[in-house]
Amino acid sequence: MKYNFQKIEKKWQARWQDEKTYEPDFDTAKAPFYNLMMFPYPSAEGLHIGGVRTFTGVDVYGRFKRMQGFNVFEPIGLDGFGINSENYALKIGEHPATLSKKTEKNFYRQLEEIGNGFAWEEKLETYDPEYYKWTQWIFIQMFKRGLAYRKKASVNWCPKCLTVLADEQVVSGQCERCSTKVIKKNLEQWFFKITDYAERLLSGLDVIDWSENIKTAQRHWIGKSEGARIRFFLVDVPGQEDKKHFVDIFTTRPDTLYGATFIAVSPELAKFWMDVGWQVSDEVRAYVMKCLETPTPAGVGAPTKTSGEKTGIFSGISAVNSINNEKIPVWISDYVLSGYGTGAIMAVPAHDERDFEFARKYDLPIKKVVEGEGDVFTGDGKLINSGKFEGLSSQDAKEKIVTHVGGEQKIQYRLRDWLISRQRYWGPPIPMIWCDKCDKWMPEREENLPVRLPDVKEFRPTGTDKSPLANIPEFYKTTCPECGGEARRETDVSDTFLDSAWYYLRYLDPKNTKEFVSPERANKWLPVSMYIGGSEHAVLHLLYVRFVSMALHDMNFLSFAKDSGGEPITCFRSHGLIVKDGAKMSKSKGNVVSPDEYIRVYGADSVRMYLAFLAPLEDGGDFNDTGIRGITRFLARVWQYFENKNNTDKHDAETENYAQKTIRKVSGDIEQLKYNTAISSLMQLLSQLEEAPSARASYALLKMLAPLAPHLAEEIWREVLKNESSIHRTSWPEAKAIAEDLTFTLVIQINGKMRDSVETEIDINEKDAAILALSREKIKTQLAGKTPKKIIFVPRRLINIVV
RNA sequence: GCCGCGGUGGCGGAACGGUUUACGCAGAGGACUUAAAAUCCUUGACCCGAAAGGGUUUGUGGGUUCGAAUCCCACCCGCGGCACCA
Repeated sequence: MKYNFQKIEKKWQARWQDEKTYEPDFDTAKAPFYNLMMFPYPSAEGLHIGGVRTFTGVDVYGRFKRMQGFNVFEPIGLDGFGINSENYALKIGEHPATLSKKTEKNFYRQLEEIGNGFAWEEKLETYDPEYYKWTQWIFIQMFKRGLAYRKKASVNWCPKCLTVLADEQVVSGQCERCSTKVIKKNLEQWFFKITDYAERLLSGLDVIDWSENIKTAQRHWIGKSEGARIRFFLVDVPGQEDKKHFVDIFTTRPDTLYGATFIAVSPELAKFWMDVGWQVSDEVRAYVMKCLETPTPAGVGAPTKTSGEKTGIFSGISAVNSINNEKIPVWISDYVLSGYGTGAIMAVPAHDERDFEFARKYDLPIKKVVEGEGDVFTGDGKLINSGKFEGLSSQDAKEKIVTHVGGEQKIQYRLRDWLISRQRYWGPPIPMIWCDKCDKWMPEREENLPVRLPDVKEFRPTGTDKSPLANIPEFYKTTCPECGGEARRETDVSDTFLDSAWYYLRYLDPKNTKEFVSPERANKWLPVSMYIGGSEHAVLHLLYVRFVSMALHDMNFLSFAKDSGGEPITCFRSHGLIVKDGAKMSKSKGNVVSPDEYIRVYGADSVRMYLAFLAPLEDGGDFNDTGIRGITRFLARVWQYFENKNNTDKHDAETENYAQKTIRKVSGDIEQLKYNTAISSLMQLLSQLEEAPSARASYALLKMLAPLAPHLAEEIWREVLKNESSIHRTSWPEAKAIAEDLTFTLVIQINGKMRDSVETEIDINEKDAAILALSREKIKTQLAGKTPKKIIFVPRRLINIVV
């Protein structure tokens, strides 16, 4: 009988749900294993083939762990809030709320059809008020703890789309959608104080088992620098001659202080000086204003400048380098970042590439103070031209010089605070209230949560600095939680990355109306055992998840993983990216490969296995479907093998031994997410079984196949082999002792090149092997009478004759 | 520019100090069939040779080693991330 996958796959998907095959018992589980995949944001075009590869890849691992005896929890949900979804809604002119209902349905259909062992009863969507109620609650806790605060900040603004853009939507200074030059706008924004956690986020990386590339990216993003803050007193400040002014700079190279030939300050700092009344020339004023208007793309927190031609202008002010009382000019330049350090630097052109470039351009002095090669020497070395510090090494000089000039040792991080507010519609309203009378921001009362996102017609960005919610008095008009007077709600919504920073917690307890998660469940199931997702989230989502968990720990809302300071994820692996024709799949490029047609034609099992067979899960690659028939042939052969009942009654010692080796290999491969080689081993085992059928080996094959082809394996297990309960609840075959091989193939090399091979007994010693090798006809011919100089013998492998 | 990953048959990929190309796809030849599909069997890098056999080959060039795709150095190319962080 032919295997009818269409009917059979549907049947088992329904029965697994009925039988709750993949629902863990949260409270009694003895060996919890939290198998998490990054939940998708439901785009309108549906799941693409790369997503299917990731999700089924994660599922293979989860099913493997379940069969190894773990109580696996593998939840699924949708990250449906956010600008991506909203932009698409805007484009097609449909309301995000109605659109999300459609995409939700389509996504869940697809996610069911791929045959994953999801715990469907715990599914969640971030736009569900029962979910974002707790997103808002977390915001409030952050506020109460002083981790959420307001400050003025530049945001990215697209003048054509009339909206702010997320940092990720600014591509080299232009709007991702319309390529209009993005400008900066100075708005008051909500921030999360992630910088308070810089050190913990950094040191935690040492104890978690995450893909190395992700850890490196995070270390770099946090960017710890050890240096010093040094004060320079200013002279010639126009209009301020009677007062004593100074500028503080941050440097990692205080040892080069003697080489400082000018001070450079950011345009923002210069603007501040102007604002407090320092008089500057018209040219300087014009330069500063021009810099501040120039668009700049942004990082995670406050915006930073991009590279490019450095410009600058002499401010008219000078500074005194207190180590040698030298008077040096203060320049204003766009190469100095305002959001890092103090927004001012001491420039040492002889020992810093950027300062050198600037000094060259404006013809400023270059003074060498460290011995070393080249025009610009950025390494450490022996100090020269440095007064009494002459001759010291850079290392020794650093501390001494800082002390000498009364500077302060300072650790500086690159990390900026997390800008959390968005002037958009499709997100959780930030649950804060401003009261004029009380003159402060207050959180909404927790019993009033959620602050519902109103269902309004006009959801498009307003073109002002405000969210569309600011046009809806029924929304923003409210009463003050403290004085009861008239008050106004915050009309911004929060960043979608806040939704996804805690979803793994809610999965454990999605129907809990009293708490965001019950402490018992959190303690039992966390940290997440295995998390698999894309490396594009290396420094966004994957940093926020850690930060929010640590913050919730500090507020005593969570208490798992105390040893690691509240690291939420033990193990993270990033999957490779599947591209099509060399490009990332996207609707605009028209290269999105949909899984639907493949599943219809070949079935979910074939699609799952084919995608797994392409390459290791952690590798990516270009998608093509030329090889899928190899998998369907294999599955058809498996089906045929088991349909022949005789095969499961027989016994063959050699096959059994072979199966043991396969079990070892496949178990190891799956553990390392190398499903491609696992499948290859299963194919070889099947060939062996077809030659010499054997009962136990047959079962081992079927069980090892179960995570990869769950429907087919279940059909054979229950309908053909007549087992009562699911194969997915059975245990993984155990590798028994392997019968020792009695012989092996001895490879015979001459000068490292293989010339011959011979089957011989496994324990042959060097002497016998040499005699055997030298007696071979081929070898005699090759040697042509030459005598071996040396013999290298590797037991059970080869013999190398050196002449 | 910096960081990370990678470069192996016509293709996806194995091997990660010891027989390069496991497994699969595509190709070629054959069997079955009236025919096709499906299935099964054989074959499978390049060059020289009728054959036996020999030589070459893991991006390029060096090095270490009895032996290198694998380790080291330099370079070239591709992909991803970060980009004036003082």
